[in-house]
Amino acid sequence: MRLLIAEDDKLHRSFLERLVRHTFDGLEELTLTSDGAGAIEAFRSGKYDCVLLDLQMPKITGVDVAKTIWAKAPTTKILFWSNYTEEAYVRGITKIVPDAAVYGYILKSAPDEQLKLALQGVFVAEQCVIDREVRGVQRRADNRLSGLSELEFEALADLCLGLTDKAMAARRNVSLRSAQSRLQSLYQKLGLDKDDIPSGEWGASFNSRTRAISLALTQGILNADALRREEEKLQAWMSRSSA
Amino acid sequence: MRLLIAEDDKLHRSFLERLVRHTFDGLEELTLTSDGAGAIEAFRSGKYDCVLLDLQMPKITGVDVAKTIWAKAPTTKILFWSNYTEEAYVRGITKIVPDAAVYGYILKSAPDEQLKLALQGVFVAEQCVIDREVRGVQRRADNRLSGLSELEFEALADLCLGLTDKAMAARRNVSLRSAQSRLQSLYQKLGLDKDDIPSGEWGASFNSRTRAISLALTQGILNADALRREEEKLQAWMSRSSA
DNA sequence: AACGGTATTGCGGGTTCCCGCAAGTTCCCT
DNA sequence: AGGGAACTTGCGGGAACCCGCAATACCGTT
Repeated sequence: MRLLIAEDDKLHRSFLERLVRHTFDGLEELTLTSDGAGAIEAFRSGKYDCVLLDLQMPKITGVDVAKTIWAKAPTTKILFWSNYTEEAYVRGITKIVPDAAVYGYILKSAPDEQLKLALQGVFVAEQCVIDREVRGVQRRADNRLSGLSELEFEALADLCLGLTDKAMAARRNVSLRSAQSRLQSLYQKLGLDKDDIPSGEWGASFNSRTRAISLALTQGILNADALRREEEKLQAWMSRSSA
Repeated sequence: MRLLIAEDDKLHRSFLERLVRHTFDGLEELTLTSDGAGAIEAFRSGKYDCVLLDLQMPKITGVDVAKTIWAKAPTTKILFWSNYTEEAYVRGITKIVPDAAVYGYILKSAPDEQLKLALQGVFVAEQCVIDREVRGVQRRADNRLSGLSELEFEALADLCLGLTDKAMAARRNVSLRSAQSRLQSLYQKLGLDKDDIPSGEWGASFNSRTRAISLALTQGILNADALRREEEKLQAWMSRSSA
């Protein structure tokens, strides 16, 4: 087994190193990196068949790293190790995992024993090991009823970036009315009609547009990181389209 | 010295314990807790004169804990230990620190040596020790030019919660026009006029209202945590005002 | 081939928002 | 007292947004 680890927190990193060395005897290779760029760089050598990734890293996240790795070597076994079950990440992962790939998702809050099991499950037994809580989020994201469709998610992204209806229409190549339609169904999915707060006079006290962002954030559908990434995509599109 | 530590990450917690025990010999008392509620609970005993706090904790943050502690014992020495220099936190702290209090703010990314110095500086020498990066954010927040006034911050909060102009006016007890004025000056401070993106045809492609949220988030003026807290305040206000 | 589900698009009207102009207030500083 | 900065408030218009109604199109199923 040839293992690559990417984790920005130094305490967590050394913890992982100790645990991994203790769990696996026949470790042919073990490299530790502290950011996404370093991980991708290290992976270039082609030495590794197993990767352990922290999701939240500055600049390049674990999801980005996984994407690059799987693009080059789709059978690489990857275990994600993260703080929370942020839907923004989970959604990102299920979208990029190749059919053949083995992967796992475990929370940092899990006891050491579970982490150990996940390590062996994914890297040795080649099983997919998904933490129960994460599994729940995943199911919700797939479910058409409470989850957002791809189109609605795009609309949410554009909305959170602060685009106008017109700009959304231009970006997505649809009519103005369509962009607005997508927003409407987004609002509905987020529960913006029969909104909480049934208390009398404050019925119309929410602005759908901004309230949608608020809800998306508190529900973890989007987070500041994801936003920054979307911002970059937007910038790229804008320079491309004006050229 | 009687020290109380609150830190939710178990690795960081045990690291702190080791470091603290190694730094201070004459430690009369040392307690570790893993969340804000536990810290407040433990502090009730009145045994502690020094506290080491992680800022980001679920439910009750380090800022909340500090507030409660200082309300009861304003001379308690507190050292904040946190991941980032989130303006939302820094702003919160400078607002609640009593005149007489000694406190410090150090980043988790700092080398052990600096943390050790901060521990001794704050708890023994009774100096205020503020990390250089944090200091920068602090200054920016105090600076009228780039920082937000209290009123503008309120407007931002309301905006991010998804309130309409009318609702903001009602909540803050001002006229509709005033609420809008506050928004305008907020937009200006956030740089929503001479916005980035000078690229030709996309001049009016941003919706001020939502773009403001986007900027606030990416600039770290607000984060998901802070938002959740504001949401609670809002709920409280709504039930109070309808009663 | 008929059919429900999903998405796109136009139209039109009511609402909300953005903001320039201008007058008034409060408070602090010299 | 006077000057000034920050804040409030009204008015009014132009732009943006929300959304119901309705026609059309595409797709996989039966």
